[in-house]
Amino acid sequence: MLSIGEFSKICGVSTKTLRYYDEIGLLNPDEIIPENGYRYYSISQLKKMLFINRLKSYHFTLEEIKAILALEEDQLEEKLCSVLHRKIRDIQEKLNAFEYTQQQMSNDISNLVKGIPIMSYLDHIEVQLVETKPMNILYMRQMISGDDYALGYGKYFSRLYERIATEQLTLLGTPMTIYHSPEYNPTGNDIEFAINIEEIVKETRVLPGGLCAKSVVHGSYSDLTSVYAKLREWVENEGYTLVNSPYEVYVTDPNQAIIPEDIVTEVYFPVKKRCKT
Amino acid sequence: MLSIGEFSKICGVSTKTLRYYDEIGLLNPDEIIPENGYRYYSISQLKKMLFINRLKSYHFTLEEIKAILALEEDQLEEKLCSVLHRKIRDIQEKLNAFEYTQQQMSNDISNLVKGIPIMSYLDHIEVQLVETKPMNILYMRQMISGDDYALGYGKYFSRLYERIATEQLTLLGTPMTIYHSPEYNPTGNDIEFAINIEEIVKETRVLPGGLCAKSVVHGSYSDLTSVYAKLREWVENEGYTLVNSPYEVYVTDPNQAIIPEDIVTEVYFPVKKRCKT
DNA sequence: TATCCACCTTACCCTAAGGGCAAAGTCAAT
DNA sequence: ATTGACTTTGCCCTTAGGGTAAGGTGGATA
Repeated sequence: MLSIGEFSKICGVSTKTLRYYDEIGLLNPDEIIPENGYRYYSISQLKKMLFINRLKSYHFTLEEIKAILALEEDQLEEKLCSVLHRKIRDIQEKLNAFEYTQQQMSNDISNLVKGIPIMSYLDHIEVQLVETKPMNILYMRQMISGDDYALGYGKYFSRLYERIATEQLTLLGTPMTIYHSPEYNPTGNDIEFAINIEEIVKETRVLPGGLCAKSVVHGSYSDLTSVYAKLREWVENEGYTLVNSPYEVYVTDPNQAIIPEDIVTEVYFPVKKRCKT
Repeated sequence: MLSIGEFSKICGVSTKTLRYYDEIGLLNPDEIIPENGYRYYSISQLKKMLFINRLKSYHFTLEEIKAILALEEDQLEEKLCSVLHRKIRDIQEKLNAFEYTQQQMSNDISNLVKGIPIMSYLDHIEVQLVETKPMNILYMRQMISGDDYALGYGKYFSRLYERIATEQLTLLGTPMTIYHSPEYNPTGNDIEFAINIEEIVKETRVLPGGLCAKSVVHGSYSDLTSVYAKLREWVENEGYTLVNSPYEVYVTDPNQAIIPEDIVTEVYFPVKKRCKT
């Protein structure tokens, strides 16, 4: 039997960590002397500890590791494979996000050396007041958690397009999303995916027309929040008030765009003039 | 002037966050009414808030963002460029680390489907008792912080090789590192980079010979901690005790190895038989 | 003018994975 | 018996806020 200090030195893990793992039930000592509370580890626990370290290096949380360690011997291999595969995918997503971030930063740098301040694009966002006509839309409304926008968009729009194809409906416009959540909520947003069609069938409704503040965005979606801010600022400044959920129209198919600047998105804020008080 | 709720809606940031930013001095409201403590923001603060969000998306900490915002106008461009470049490098390192992790996981998966348990390599680590001869080594001893091992190795060994070349010293072995820190310390380790040479010059010393527990590792460095654990376990089990700092000898040049399995590293633990008590 | 509801304030506790420190108890060797 | 190394528990700290409660305000309405 090894004292906590000896075991700590052997497996290269601090005693603090070992006590913490004992506390959360991740790795309990083989024996605890009741009279003084001393923890004693057996050498056979070394392998488990090293396995924990390996899973930690794979960015599993301690909770996940605990679940993995609790697996039965006979299903361990299968489950382990699936959980590793999933984690590889998670990491791939992070890789993609990081690469995208790097691109954005490089872009900012090249602007900076040209003397263009990073946030100057804000001054070039133009807002116009337009009158929209009512539209008949085929829709799906869903709560979408903050992270999987991209997935959601592909999924729901492809479903809508599928219905249009199978039911031979008449397409009148490009896809759009309507944001029903009053504010952005990281845990989930109430989003309606819609496409303007001619026929009135099940699950269509009329998107009312009316006065709208509108901005046209050329470029990647990452600047969209700024456009929303600009629009809300404009609405506030010009004495209007939001009367309905904002929506976006994807004029170009993002999958078709080669460079981000080719993507065109219109953002609409249905407004009315605020009564003076 | 906008109340905190209005400003929150316009820039899409929760009021909680705005209060927090006020508290840490990242973004203070333009005005605070003394009698009721209400915070009021001006619309011109929107740009600053959106800039903060952009920097956050670039993985700057709030402390770093605060420092960036405190920069003077005239040096902002230059500093901002350099800090962005550094952050891109940081992210690149994370990317590399993630990719390496993915490889490791894929490797584990392919082992698993072959029916080889992940940690089974532990059972194949062999420990032998050897007698080493004293070596005359040219050394550099440094505190190395946990993360930049790879950098440190390249840097210090190339300096040593440079000295050997310029002073025409006689190389007798491959590079080695001696770990003087009694335990692994994430904040920094006392590491000696050394190369066995013939001549006795300034900054050489004798690495004493003697009894050593030794393991030979074929493969990537990520399994080295396990080898250390195995060696410490062996030392403990066989009734020996560590009498000096462990060291590694890099038999192959890691830059020359095409596949990780080609890398050969020897790990030595100078030991002596423990007196029975 | 009274009321109501939406909005604002501070204050306290919570997150993941431990690190740092202090006070007190324990072990083994001298 | 003493000493120094080791161990225990307990408390506070870290990031970037989220959640909730209790209480104070503001503007619109009856």
